[in-house]
Amino acid sequence: MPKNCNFIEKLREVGLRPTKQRIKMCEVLYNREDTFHFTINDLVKMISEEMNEKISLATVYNTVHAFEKKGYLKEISINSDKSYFDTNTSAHHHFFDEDTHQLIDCDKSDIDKINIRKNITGKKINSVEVLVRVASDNQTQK
Amino acid sequence: MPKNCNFIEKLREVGLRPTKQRIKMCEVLYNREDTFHFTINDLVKMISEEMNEKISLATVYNTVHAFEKKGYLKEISINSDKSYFDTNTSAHHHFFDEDTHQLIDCDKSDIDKINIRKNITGKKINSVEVLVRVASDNQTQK
DNA sequence: CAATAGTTTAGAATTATTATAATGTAGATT
DNA sequence: AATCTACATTATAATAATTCTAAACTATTG
Repeated sequence: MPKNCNFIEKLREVGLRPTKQRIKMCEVLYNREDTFHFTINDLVKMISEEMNEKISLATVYNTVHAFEKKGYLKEISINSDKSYFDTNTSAHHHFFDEDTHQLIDCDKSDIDKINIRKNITGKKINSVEVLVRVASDNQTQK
Repeated sequence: MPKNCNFIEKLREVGLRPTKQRIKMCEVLYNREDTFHFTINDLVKMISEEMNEKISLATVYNTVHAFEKKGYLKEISINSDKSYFDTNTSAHHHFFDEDTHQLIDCDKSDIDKINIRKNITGKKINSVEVLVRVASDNQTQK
């Protein structure tokens, strides 16, 4: 979803009812300059603040998953205790800062196209993602 | 840990007490031809069978983490509901079969070395891992 | 073989996520 | 605009993975 668009229309277009909660969620997610990486908990807090009232955890889970299914959000693979999501739904790679647990997008120009020479019979490739784990320079190598 | 080695000695070498549970875990993990990918639950079942008695979940968690810290095991990044571990601790990439939830190793020759042109100030790169998600050919693209 | 430091264990606690069932609401129909 | 209906939201319960705890146990040291 492009920023500053009419979220009510956008939601309707893909068959999601524009409820108060979903519109607020859109505002939090897409009214911003940059790509946004978040966990469900981050989002609950931010939407609650934005609305000046509580939003239910279940609603955020449901809506995030609805958005994901519609291609508004992308889940990012971190072997962590929790799930991360990304408003940048295009194929791209990430840095993960192991000190702060922050995700950083990788521009296309940062990593060459990855060529996979192995083939798995009867299977097709759904995605190819690179995760670069970084940490403070003065820490011991993992 | 190479296969068929003396696990008691190996454990001692890195400062882990060779208990009955740890030795059995070594046997399950390393007395095999190929790399082994597993979840904690897989391992609990296999060790219990091997020992012909129950092993506590907590012990498996503790010991897996101890082995990971000592470099005997490597955790693999899947944004899943559970953690996967790998007896192949060298830097390498994976296929993840989204139908069967199986991990498959990627040989060095299957993917070219990945060159990262981005630099994050004050941070060093700990690891670069590629995850290739595959699924049945006749399924809709994710 | 006793001391002790590390280990295992069952079960409780915690955390992320999903399910449930009652209530609320958007949009269509009158 | 009142009503209907399907979908949404909510609080709460359920589930699942993982970690914590404190007591019992055991490998090593002296």
